[in-house]
Amino acid sequence: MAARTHDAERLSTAVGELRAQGTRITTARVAILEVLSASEAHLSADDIAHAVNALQPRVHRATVYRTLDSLVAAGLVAHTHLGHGTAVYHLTTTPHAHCQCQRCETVIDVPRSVLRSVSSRLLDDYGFNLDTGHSALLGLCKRCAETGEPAG
Amino acid sequence: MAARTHDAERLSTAVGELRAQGTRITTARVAILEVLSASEAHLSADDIAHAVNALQPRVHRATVYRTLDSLVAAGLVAHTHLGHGTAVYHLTTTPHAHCQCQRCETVIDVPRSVLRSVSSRLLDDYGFNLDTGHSALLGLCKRCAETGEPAG
DNA sequence: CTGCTTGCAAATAGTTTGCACGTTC
DNA sequence: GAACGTGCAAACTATTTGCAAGCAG
Repeated sequence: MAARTHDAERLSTAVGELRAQGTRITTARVAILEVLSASEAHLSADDIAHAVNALQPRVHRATVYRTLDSLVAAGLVAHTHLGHGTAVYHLTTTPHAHCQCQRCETVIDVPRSVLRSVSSRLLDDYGFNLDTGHSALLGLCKRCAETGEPAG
Repeated sequence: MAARTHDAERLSTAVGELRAQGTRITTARVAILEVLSASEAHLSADDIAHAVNALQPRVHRATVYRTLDSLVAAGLVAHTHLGHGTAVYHLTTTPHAHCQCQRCETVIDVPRSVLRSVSSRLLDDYGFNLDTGHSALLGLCKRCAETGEPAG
């Protein structure tokens, strides 16, 4: 299965990167990277903890939090703050920005180029270096905007 | 003092708006609006609770949370999600977008027009209605970008 | 064998809720 | 006086930390 192969590649690339950085290769880390490699979705720490427990029941939630932090520090994982405040995580292999609907909470990925104009404007006018896609842009998705009342 | 006068105006406008909506005018609500009127800063629920307690010691934190929610629902107050996840509140009298430095956590206000191009692009390409300024744009402020290492 | 990592449990921070009472209209 | 809003305490969620044991290198 092509998707499987791709996931496996992402996984081994990530593990190789860990090794290159001199970080120890542990059960917990591999399981977390496995989960992240297998998903294109945006997973919260808790989602990841659950998925990891399906693979490795002994891995504790606290470890998931600590490991995600270190993977972010290592540059392998990116975290994005959604509206609700909880962060979601994904591998850094495909950088992108996020829009989240305030009503249905769906997240859509958009290319970072969408933010290029704001980015340069903020830099020119305020000296502010935008970290594209570190926080989600909030609003209403197409369906919710058409269907309904303003978001809460 | 001019600033005082302006604050008082903002306060009475807000209270009048509450009255117009048929909401009861209570000690807690007035105190919260007073705090918000007197500050141009971005206050977290906890900041507000502290400031309110200086005016009205009997007002409970839980009431602050509930009241802020209802003021947001009433359209008098806007809340913005900063990077850390905590929301900050301000009166809706001066709508604007926010940029936050990930290193020093400073928030700078920018006019919503800065986001106009992204906004229309998102609408055209994805049907997404951007709620400008509901979430802060994260990055590095001028000083931190010049001074230092990449943000953590 | 050495010390980085982990599992666990308990602490912490931030926010929400149930309920009886007080206050506003 | 009736309903809305509040104070309080306790529940809850998400995350962090101290420490002893475990495992990778």
